[in-house]
Amino acid sequence: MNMTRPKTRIQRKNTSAILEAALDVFSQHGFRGTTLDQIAQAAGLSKPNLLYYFASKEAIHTALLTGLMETWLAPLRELDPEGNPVDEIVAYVLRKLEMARDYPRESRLFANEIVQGAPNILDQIRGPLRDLVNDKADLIESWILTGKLASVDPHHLIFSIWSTTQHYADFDVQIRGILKASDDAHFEDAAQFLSTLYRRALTPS
Amino acid sequence: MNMTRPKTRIQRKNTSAILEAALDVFSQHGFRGTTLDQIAQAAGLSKPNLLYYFASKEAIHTALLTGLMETWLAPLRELDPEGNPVDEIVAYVLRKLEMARDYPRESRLFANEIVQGAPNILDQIRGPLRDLVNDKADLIESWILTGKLASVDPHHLIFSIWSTTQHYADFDVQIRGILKASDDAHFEDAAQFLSTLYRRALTPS
DNA sequence: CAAGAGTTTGACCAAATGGTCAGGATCACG
DNA sequence: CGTGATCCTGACCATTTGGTCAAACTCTTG
Repeated sequence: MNMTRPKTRIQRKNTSAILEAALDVFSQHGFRGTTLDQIAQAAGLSKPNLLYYFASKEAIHTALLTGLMETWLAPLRELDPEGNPVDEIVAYVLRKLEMARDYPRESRLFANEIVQGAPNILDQIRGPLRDLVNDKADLIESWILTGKLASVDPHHLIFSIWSTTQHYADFDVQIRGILKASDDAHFEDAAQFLSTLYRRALTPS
Repeated sequence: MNMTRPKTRIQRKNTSAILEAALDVFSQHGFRGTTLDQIAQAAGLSKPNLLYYFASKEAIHTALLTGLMETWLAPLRELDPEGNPVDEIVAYVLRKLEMARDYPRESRLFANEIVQGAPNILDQIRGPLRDLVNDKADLIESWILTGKLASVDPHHLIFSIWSTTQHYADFDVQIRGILKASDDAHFEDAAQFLSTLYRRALTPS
């Protein structure tokens, strides 16, 4: 059965309901910790009906991950060679932070996958992701060489941006536990802090 | 059966073999992704024998987590009120980075637990961890007020240090995939980068 | 070395879980 | 409105897995 492009109205509705439900459950319990019954219930379908739309549990997981990859890379892709370097990078940081706030499930799904060795997306990491990062690292390097940015290792700069921002999604429980935060207000403080951090470190002296 | 303090020689040997094996497997596959058989095989014991030493799979997991918590907090505890503020914080960053390099399994076990909502250590987060962080945040705040440190949000500073350093353990696969790194040489670059980042951002102008 | 404490295991069990399938219900469309 | 395609489900299956237990083995110690 060809599942790449849902054809009928019902197919569209159900596949998206399944993926939505699966994102919820997978991001909370990981791949092995998730059961088909959980997904089925969350999607409001029967288990055999799930398997009518997706060949297997793994197929659902894979569909989510591949769909996610592009979304995840997009903000980095927007780094503009023409813009003001420091502003561009700070804007990237804030974009990433917004994603952590608005799409925490996606971030955690990704984190779960990577922490456990990225068995399903290692190719994409070593391929498209690596290429994009190297490309942007070159851009950052050129900004440094023309004196528009303080000197830092571009790759590790990117890693630090990923980690600091995604941390607010992936370690959400820990952060809320420490701040006693029940809403998203602390994201404002985080934005403030990260802007300051990177602006100070990257503005050429 | 009282398992808090192994009594016999054999008990000491086997419980530590089990915990060592379990750390390996749990950190790689998460709680649900790990089977008792895997742990048993890695420890060189039979499955019933595992359960002679630990009441259940969860008991092994809990033993690991509680044992880990203290180790994880130790570096933060060492922040010295008497030292030079910027140096103290940079030293803390480097200590944390070394831990990510030398104890990646512990870091991933922790990450797995937190990402999935910290079902087993939420109390410790909201208790001892929270207290320690607040204590050190106060210290940092006092450094800022006396002009020895540039002004930043102390809590988010700590979060950023956790995330940037642990990232090298938790997202190891991704980092290696991008850097094409097969050894630990990139930890040197990371140390360099992070020292620079925090030194620039925290040194009072 | 006797004997009890401590250790180990093969065989077994119940529950959970991913997946199958035949047949029935429903929908789209000529 | 009829009919073929699409959609849905109850019942079922095989496997995996956490955990039990009685019996056997081994170690320690008086």
